[in-house]
Amino acid sequence: MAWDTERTKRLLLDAATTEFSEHGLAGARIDRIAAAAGVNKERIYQYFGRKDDLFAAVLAHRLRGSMDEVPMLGAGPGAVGDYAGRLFDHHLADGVIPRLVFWEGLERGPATAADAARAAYHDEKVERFRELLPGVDRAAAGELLLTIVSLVNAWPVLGHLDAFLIGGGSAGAGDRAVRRRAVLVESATALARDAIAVAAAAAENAASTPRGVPAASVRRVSEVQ
Amino acid sequence: MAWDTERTKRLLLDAATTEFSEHGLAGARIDRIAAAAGVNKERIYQYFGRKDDLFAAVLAHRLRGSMDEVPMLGAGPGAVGDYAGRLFDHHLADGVIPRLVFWEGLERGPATAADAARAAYHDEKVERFRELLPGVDRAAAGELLLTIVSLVNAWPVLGHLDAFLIGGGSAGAGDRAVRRRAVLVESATALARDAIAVAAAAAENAASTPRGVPAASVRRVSEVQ
DNA sequence: TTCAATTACAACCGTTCAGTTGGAAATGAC
DNA sequence: GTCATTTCCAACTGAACGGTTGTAATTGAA
Repeated sequence: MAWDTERTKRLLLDAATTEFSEHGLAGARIDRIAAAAGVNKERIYQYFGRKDDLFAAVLAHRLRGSMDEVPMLGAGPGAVGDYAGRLFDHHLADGVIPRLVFWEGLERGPATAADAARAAYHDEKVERFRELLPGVDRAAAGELLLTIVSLVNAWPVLGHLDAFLIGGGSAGAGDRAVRRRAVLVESATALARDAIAVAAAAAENAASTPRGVPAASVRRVSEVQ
Repeated sequence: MAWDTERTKRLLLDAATTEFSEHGLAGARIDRIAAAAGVNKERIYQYFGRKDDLFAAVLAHRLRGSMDEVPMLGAGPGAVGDYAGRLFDHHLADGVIPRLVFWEGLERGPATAADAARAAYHDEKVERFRELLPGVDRAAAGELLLTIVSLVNAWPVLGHLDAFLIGGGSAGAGDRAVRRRAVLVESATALARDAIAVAAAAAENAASTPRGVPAASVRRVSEVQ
């Protein structure tokens, strides 16, 4: 039979995605990945290089997918909440991204910023946020996006805390997801509105006192409001 | 010289805390822990049992610390924001708890609910939340606490995303922490206020239409507001 | 002083792991 | 068909790992 190297690579990448999602970089077993893919493990080294490289390939592949599949739609601060909700849905359906993101955060050093495509993607999202939120600077928009990303990714990983915090109450997991999605959309929208308000107050403040205004007095606006 | 078994145990627990925080359960090395503590590794098995048990001991010890050191003070929804802020401060100063929490979520199965002391602690916190938030039911209070816990713990772990989202901008890490703390306090307070509003609307709704009200119509209140 | 229990440690053990090798089977260009 | 190249795999390697063991030192109570 003819070789089908693309299929082999795909089988390996899929198996590796599952393995790394479940066990992380240190806990993953090359042999298990090869066995699950039905492929000799030597292929892994030929196609992807070392274990770390395979992990990086899995991460890049999967994140790229989520980047493309969750566009930002609409206008105004409500669009931020809407985006958060759809990101939530996507991660919930996907099942592996949140775990991969946190494995990455925990196991890889802070010097992963070399991924140019990823940086470009995030840049674009932040810029889209800024279009939705008049007057908001890059840092504030980045903070907002980070807050949303943190919440959306943390929840599936911290599912074991549900037993403590929510208890074996009446609501099932599905019902809880609906509830949490609503909370997320709402708070993302609220935070977006607030970011606009803070930016407006800061601009006005800057106009009246041109320079040397301590940052704390600007930030305070968001606390008082 | 006389034995000092308590000191030995403490040295091991401290070294294990650092090791597990950095590398997780699968990535941690027993030999490294023993070496860092300056203690023979056989002592680990004598005092703490297997690797998993040592991890559990580290987790219990450290979480117990954070439980006792961050009390809930004040009254009203502002107290929720205040609590979130102090939890943020504590985790920031501690440095290992967020990582341990996420290692636990990723590496241990969902059946960790056997820890009675921990469940009791969380129960108490949720009840304190309910005292602060009139009318809010257990599930909603639990959700709110989980949101706060998620944000506070996720941020230090996802620090590698800063490079993408915030960029090597003008603000240093310390300045960013101040900013994020303000955002956290503010949003926690806002969510607490909202939880009260939702509960009040639900109660009124229940009074006018005694039974059979679909949960969605109640939830909608928080989205519209 | 005796002695059982505890603490400590170096050396060890069986297993598992990431990564390699040597060679067979298949491919495609000529 | 020839042959260099690529795909594939079973078997291998050397190191590292979690966990144990045999034994010596120390303790405190009898």
